[in-house]
Amino acid sequence: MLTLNAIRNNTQEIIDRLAKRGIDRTADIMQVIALDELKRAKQTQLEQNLAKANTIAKDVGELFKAGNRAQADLKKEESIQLKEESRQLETELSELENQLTQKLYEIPNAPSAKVKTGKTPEENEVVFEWGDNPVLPENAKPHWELTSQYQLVDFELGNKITGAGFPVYTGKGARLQRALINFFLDEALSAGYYEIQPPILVNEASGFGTGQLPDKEGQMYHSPIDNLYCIPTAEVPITNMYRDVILKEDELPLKNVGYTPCFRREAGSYGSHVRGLNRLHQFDKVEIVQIAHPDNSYEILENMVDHVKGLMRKLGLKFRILRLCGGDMGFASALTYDFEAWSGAQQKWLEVSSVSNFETFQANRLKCRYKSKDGKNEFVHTLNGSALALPRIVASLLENYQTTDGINLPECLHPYLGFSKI
RNA sequence: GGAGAAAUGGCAGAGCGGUUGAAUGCGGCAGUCUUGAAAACUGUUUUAGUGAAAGCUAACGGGGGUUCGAAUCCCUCUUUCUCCGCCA
Repeated sequence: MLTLNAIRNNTQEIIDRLAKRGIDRTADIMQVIALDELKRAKQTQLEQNLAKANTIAKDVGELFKAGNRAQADLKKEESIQLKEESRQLETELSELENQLTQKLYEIPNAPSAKVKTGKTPEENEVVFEWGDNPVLPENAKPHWELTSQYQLVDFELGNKITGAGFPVYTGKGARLQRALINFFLDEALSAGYYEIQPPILVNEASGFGTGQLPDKEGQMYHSPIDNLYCIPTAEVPITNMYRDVILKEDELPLKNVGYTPCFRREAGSYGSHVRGLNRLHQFDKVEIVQIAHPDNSYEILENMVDHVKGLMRKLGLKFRILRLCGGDMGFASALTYDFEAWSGAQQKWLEVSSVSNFETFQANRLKCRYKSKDGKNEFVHTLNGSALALPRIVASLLENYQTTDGINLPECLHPYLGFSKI
């Protein structure tokens, strides 16, 4: 959520930035400011009351020691009165606090300076493009035909065992998965990331920490018995490692990478764009996460983008980078770059990575801060990106590298695969 | 899953109803001494909210309760340890 400090001190700026999402949030921001003022007034009132009660309690103690029973009893009466009042004030205060956080939860992050105003994906800006169109044989096949022809992915079987969107990878298909994961992890390691293997079920507090809750409640698989959620991305557990943590300034930036399966209910998705590997309920992803100093988080964002570029180049996949417009960005993001790989047979762009700077939006919920040189605690900036998500990479690899007598996989994967051709 | 014990500041560890936000030790920081360092000695050292500041308020695993007053008593949840059971 946005920090109260930013809203209070830079009100107009926040409103203007939010407007880039294509919705006017002035009323919400004003409401936050009003609630905050009410809350602080109420709090002062309560604290004064408590201070009085504390003094009385001390006096009572003194009087008892001195053996002055009658006076002590008188003071007690007074204290009981105050307590009644305090209780009332406390209720009112927590009511105001709830309203305030509720309101803050509803407001998305303020897009940063580079973000263009806009509402739809068509308004995203293409900022980079690389690679040539793959040369494909006549009657090039979409990946869902290739996966069955070469017995790489069995969608029917997954359907039988679990349901739609839970494919079974078999033979070279399974080995390709494993090769990609290891390739991505090793690339991140040599870029200085620290490897993490986190739990893939998280508690409610973690869901709130990175902003999946309450915003995307229905998009996560949930086990009510234990009140745990299946992670939609490794971002959730890895970023939550820093929940309620105060870091040292010179520790920053922290660079972590983790491979996890990811689970998404994708409620409301349907149609041909979910065909094959295009959209799944369970998929594998290697995620890079950085905890950064606010002063250089945007340089770090560029570094992360460069890292992903490097992966795409090594895989030899034609791709482009979009800078998302305000309306197409995720709730928590201040600036997002999407990577799209060209899928030769489907003749369309597939989103394979999303790299974002959340500024202090997550850090505020997480209460993740660093101690600055002058001893003050400041919120960190959090960033993350897919490096990379597997299914659409697999789809593009299969489609773009198909020939009439097999699929020639890119060289960077050969050591990981133990074969070069499917 | 059953039985028992425990949870206090960066760490270790006292306190077990009344100036205890918390003894003591270690660690950290500053200083004295020293050419410098070590040792020794002296001082200092939690966080959040609010306020211009002084100050005030809150926090001893989380939540609730008893009391004029709770780190201290009660309830509850969580976590850790020991023993038993089960089991990758």
